[in-house]
Amino acid sequence: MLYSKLLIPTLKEDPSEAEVVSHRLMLRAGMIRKLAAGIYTYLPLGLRVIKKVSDIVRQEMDRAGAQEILMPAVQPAELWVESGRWGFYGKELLRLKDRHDREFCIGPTHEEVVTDLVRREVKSYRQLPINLYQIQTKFRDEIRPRFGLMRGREFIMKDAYSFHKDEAQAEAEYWNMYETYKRIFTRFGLNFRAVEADTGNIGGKFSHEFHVLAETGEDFIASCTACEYAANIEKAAALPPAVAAKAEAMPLERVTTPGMKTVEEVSGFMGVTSADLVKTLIYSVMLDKWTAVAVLVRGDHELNEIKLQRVTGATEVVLADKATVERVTAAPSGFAGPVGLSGVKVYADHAVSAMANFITGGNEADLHLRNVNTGRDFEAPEFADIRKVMAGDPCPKCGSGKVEIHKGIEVGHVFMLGTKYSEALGCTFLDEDGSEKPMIMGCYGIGVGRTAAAAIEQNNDEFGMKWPAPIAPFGALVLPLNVKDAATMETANAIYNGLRDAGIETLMDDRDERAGFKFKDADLIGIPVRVVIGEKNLKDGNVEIKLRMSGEVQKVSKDDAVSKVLEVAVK
RNA sequence: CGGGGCGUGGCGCAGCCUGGUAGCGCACCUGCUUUGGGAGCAGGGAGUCGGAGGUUCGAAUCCUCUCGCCCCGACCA
Repeated sequence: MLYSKLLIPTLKEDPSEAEVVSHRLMLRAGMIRKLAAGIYTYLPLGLRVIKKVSDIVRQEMDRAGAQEILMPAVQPAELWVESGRWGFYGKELLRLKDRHDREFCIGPTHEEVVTDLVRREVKSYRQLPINLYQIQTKFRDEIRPRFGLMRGREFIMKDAYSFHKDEAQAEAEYWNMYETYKRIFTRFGLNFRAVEADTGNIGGKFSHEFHVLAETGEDFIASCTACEYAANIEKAAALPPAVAAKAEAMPLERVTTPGMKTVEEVSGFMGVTSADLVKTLIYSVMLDKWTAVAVLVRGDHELNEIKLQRVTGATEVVLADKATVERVTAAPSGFAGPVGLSGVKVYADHAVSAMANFITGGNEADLHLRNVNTGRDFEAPEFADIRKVMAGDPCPKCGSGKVEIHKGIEVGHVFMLGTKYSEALGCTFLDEDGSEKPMIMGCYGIGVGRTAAAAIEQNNDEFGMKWPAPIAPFGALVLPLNVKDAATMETANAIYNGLRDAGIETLMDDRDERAGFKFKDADLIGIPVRVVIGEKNLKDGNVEIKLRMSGEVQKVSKDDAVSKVLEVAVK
């Protein structure tokens, strides 16, 4: 295609609204434009990337045996009432009424619709299994949309839903999708990890997330240096410490610590490390009603709220407010400790069980206690794994490797739904023995727009984007420096046509602009292969080929240019 | 939703405190020069100063309300 005919409104300056690099570069490269908060138009270059991503997803889903459908964006409230989510989903669900005052929502996900479809059309085990997917625009009224396509309100997503007659089949399909996702992300040309994830509110046996590794990622991923283990930090288990002989208990001491509330202040004051302290956190957890609990964690460790939630069986956990802390500990916040605490259940991380003669708050203003010992000074709490893993911890799976922490962007998620929706919506089938059973469901999502954004987060430099070839908007860019020079254009056209004939999607920068101007745009847009045709090189019959990703430049004969590009480019 | 900030030609901003001619850079149009890393000169077009109300002889500027957007915290592909 000709650059001069395409709408590619690049910006020299950074738009003030963009914070993260992918958002900034997509705006600057003229790939997207914002219509409203979290709602974007895809311009030609942006759409091309979206299509590349979707095409790969589509090919691999089809290959894996899934079938593509397209469901409505607007969904009737009745289905959501039936599944129980109309009242549950909250403000994130964009609701609207039609002219007859009937309630609808704009679909943030399609479990209800697909389950409704399948319950109507599939009645026999003979019709199972089935896996239906779509690539579609969804809407979630995010609390705070940000980062462009990374967290929009309207976004393009591939969502798939599988239906099975039994657990074994469903599980097999889960792993089929897992492998399919690995193929998909590999084909994208992105550095990614499949990680074990918390199943969250949805429940179920397994859940894996697929993360594109990038420094700007919002999620933390724990992985092992030795084995295959990788998990979202929300989920990653921390092994209990090896039981070592404990030091002899020393006499309890009261230490005045005026105004010292943080672990750093107290450990610094006492001349010890933060690992010699035990933090006492007061949490409010939602059981039948909001209840205060105390949580003990080694001073250098961090509490994992998801684990706490699981251990306490609460539906919600939140750090207690000042008033609650003062009521529970009878002291200003910052001086909580397990000694003398009463009326609240106490949980402690496994690491605390291995400690002796540690330091805690004294439940009194400006007081800490030294040489505290579990069992002697306070009743043994319930020990559990409630801390976040840290880099350097032993791997919870193999035990021999060490945990390392990476940042990732969640671009895909697979999980077993079980019978939650099939039971709620009566999606049943008749089994071989004539009995009626709910189908076992799985669901599998990939954020298409987010994948494009994540690709940029992972591959960029100060000049612009560096697209991995499989999802680049074009395979190659032909850049004649002087479009008024007949010889230049003759060569440029020959190469352009040659590449097109060879099946490479090629962009020709035919604009009558200065060289520097065109180079800047080329770097910004980040097309993987650039062929520059300039008068100087052309005198020797040469053109220049430059790879955006590596920066590698080579001079080749103009007659070899097409075949050379074919060597380095991926169609 | 809580906290912070911003709305001024297409983009990035100044002007506001201390009311009085709407300004700068980029982009755009015309001409000449220039032509391997976002050119130079000259000329030109383009702004309900987010919106509504108020104070005032006079409001981008002060006051009230309102809408939109961005950033920081609790949710998620």
